[in-house]
Amino acid sequence: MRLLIIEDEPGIAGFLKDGLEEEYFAVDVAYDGKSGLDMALINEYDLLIVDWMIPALSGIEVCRQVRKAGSTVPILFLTAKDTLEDIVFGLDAGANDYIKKPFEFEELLARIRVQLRNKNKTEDSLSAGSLTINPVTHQVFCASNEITLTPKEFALLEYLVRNKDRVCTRSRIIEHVWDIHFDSDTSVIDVYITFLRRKLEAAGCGNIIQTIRGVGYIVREPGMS
Amino acid sequence: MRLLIIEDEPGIAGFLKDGLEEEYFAVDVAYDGKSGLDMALINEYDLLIVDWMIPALSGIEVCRQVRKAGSTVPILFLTAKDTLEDIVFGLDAGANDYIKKPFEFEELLARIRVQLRNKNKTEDSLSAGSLTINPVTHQVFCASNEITLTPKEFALLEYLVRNKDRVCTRSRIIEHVWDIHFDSDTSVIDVYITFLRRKLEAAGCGNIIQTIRGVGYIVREPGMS
DNA sequence: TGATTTTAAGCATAAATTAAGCTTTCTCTC
DNA sequence: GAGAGAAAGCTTAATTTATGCTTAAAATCA
Repeated sequence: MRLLIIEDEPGIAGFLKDGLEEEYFAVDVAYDGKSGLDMALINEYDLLIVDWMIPALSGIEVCRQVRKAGSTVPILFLTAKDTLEDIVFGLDAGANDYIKKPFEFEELLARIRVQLRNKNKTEDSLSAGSLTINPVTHQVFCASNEITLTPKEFALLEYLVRNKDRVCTRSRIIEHVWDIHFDSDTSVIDVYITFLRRKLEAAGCGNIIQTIRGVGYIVREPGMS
Repeated sequence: MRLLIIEDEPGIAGFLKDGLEEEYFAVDVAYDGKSGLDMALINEYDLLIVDWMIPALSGIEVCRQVRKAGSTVPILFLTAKDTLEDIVFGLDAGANDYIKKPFEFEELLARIRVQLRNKNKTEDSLSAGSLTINPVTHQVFCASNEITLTPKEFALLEYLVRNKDRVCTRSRIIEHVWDIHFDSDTSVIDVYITFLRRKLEAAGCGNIIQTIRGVGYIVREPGMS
């Protein structure tokens, strides 16, 4: 499950990101409405968490634009206001639910689950060929063989499979899996690709991760053009 | 798509260049405002990425000069400042968008895409006759046969097909695909044309690349005059 | 402490480039 | 219009360079 948080206060954004990642969500953060909108339109998220009061473009405007673009992605509003009018206003703009600040993390989680309930049924697990990944239970199978992965290994494989049939560039991998935004000369990715390939090979899923030299890696669904 | 980065910090410039090249942009770098302005005025870029604080000529001044010269190329500012005043100042000078340092590469990419959105007509896949190129998955097909190309081979073929039914001169090819801007007597192009023709022939797409003696090469859409 | 993550180095191989010889095409002369 | 010579392009092999893979050791985390 991939979430986008649009929130300008770094403290809250970080707290949410950490907490949600512990729950095995893949979390991106945008710190203003403008970049948030761009990200929401370009990437496919399963849910947006949008603060009402953000710079560059208000949350409500982000919401309107997203709907205008034809997206039905669930949107959850964070708001300090709690007058009925404001809430109605937000929901009219296309939001699915709201939560008042300050809120309990548990409550947010519950509301997220409600929104994702429908999706969860169909998208409970990710797969590519005989490989199956269950982000909820944190398990990986090659056919019926369970593969034990470390957290980083899991994150990398999940990212690759989530983006299957698309090239994952080194920069994107380093950003999404390692959260590194500037270091360009590290070889961690290579090392983890080796780890993954070794474990996958041992379980019978060899050759699933292909190298695109000079660019990155790709996991292809067999039988796709 | 051809970009110019004007940025004096070699680390950031290198990181940007590498990352953007992975996304299949052709990237030039200038390390100060003066040479950046010269390059921007001499060559045709699809977008400029300009740091605010650079030696020789400030980013804002570069921006003004470019506009003064009548160019409408989209300009994206990198700035460490984020006060409303500075941003307004930059946008007034003719910039199209800005991004605060430190920024996420993904966000930069999103903003670049927004600026190029208009230019990008049908960006998903390119074709000429039975040849199909998918820049996203880095795949090339001749009908249903997949052709495996190296990065340079891919870049060259992409450039030729993107400019199909137009003659691509040797100097333009060497500029766009190899990033060489001075006259040189290299025969790399010939060699790579040979490589491409051999692979295309083997896959059943023979004769797609035609030679225009004394000028360059052309890929023609069959059935076009 | 043991597991996990990261760094660093050497190695292997793929890709890029150069250089040379060969072929084709064009031009000029007779 | 035939032939010589020049120029442009093609092809191949050799060389150089870059990239990715692997391993081991160091650092970090829990």
